[in-house]
Amino acid sequence: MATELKGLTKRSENYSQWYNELVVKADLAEQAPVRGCMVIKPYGYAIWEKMHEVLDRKFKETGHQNAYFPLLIPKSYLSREAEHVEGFAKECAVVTHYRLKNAEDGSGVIVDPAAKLEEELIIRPTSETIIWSTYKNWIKSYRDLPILCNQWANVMRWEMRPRLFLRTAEFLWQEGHTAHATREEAEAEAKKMQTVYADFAEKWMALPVIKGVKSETERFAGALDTYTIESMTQDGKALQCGTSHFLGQNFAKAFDVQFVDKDNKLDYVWATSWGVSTRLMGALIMAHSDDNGLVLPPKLAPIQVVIVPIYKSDEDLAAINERVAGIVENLQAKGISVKYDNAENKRPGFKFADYEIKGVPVRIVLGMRDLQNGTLEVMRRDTLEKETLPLEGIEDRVVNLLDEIQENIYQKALAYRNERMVEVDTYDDFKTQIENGRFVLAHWDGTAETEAKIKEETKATIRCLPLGMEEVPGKCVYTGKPSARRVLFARSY
RNA sequence: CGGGAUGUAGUUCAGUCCGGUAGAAUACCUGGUUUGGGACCAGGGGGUCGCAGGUUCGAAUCCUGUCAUCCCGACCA
Repeated sequence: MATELKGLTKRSENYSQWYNELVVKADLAEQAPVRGCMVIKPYGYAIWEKMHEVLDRKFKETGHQNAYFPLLIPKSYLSREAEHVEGFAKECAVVTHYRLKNAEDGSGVIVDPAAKLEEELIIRPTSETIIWSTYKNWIKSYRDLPILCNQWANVMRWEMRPRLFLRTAEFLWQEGHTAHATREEAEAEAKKMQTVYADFAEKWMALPVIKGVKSETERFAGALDTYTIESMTQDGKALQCGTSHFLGQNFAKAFDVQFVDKDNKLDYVWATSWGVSTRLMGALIMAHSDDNGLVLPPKLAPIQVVIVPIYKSDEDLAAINERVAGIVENLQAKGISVKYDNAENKRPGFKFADYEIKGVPVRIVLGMRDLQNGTLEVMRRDTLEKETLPLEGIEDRVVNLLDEIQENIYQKALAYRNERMVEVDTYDDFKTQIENGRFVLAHWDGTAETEAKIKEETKATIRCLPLGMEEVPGKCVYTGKPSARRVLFARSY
């Protein structure tokens, strides 16, 4: 079925609805017939695939290998690490039976009560437990370390309020799980992966992120430290785009993973885990899109250049086809992904709107006028500017233009975020700024109580203690007690 | 699980207050004319009005129950 295009609701009405509409109209995904799940459509999946490919390369460059662990986890595994079970138990899907049968009254299929599992199985909400019970068998000596594994998988969390890409019940992600002989090495690994994620976000997604450390209340269940990258959406909310956890020896102790070190002493191994998910798609959509639809960074766009012919007769089309064939070939030779859309059942205006809503970075239009003049019309999606250029040397111009667009949307998103990030010293000011959708840098006395009160009163949470920021002492914006440094507050998705 | 709203054609929705043969736009199909920013004309197909009861001569409309979805919270990659 052809895409239905009626233009997007203007963002001012309701950002959430606007976002949903955009995801559906840009043909990225749709709601699945299962609560909280989504169908990722081919166009959306192509973007994820590209992200997958780039990240996977980065992981391998940093010495990691891929592996795969089971979807189902025995219930007892989850209860071994106390904080972990606390963090995940309330949102797990549970497998209780292994067989169906036909109902005796012919009303359809029912769960066979005779096929009840002795121990229920949990559909993984994350794989720390199953992986650590496996690592126990792999690790005996310091010579077995480090173990640097990643897995690409789906996980399931029975979220109360799902949103396309941002929080679905089932989502795709990668989770790295590493085991190390020393604390220092594990901490370095966790920090390194945070940097890998930040680099990917900024260079590939054109998404500015703030690197930081989570406060105790916000960190991953079972971790000693959680390193995060946080981005800003256009409605001023924070989105946690990736996390890297230093797990200390918690999981090693829970799963009894010990090794013999160089001095022949037994010790528990040190661990990290880190992941990014299809939520990155949500971050991408929310960071760059406008009321004409999606704006994709050229480096991740499944179609980087679309060419639309304009013609009246079959002869005209044949002539244009011939001219375009050469252009397509030359662009492809430069590694650019090109689509020539000469479908006859859609008019040019329809195609223009369609590729705009899908965020294709560059559009080339070629008609009889251009054929005669040796020109073509080039439009860039980020600014919607059109220019007529000579055919000669167009390939180099397009290559440069793609780079310009990549850089421009990054700078635009960066400026947008920086304008909306403010330092605040009074609680009144704090409340006003949070209400206006700002990222607020404020002093905090370091207590969970203050954090909880601020959250209750303003819905703002501590997104992170930003890294690489000068740590100037001050007074807590809420209690006036001494504070070592400013931390980042915002409302979040 | 709390607060609000909505279930009618593939989709978006009107009709519900005030009961009387099921509507529009769009999408889809056929034919023709079009094609430099979401084409036009003519014709056509498509809905047991979420589900189950009840009231009534008669229910999309009123009543009761139920299920589902969406938005706002709590939860979260």
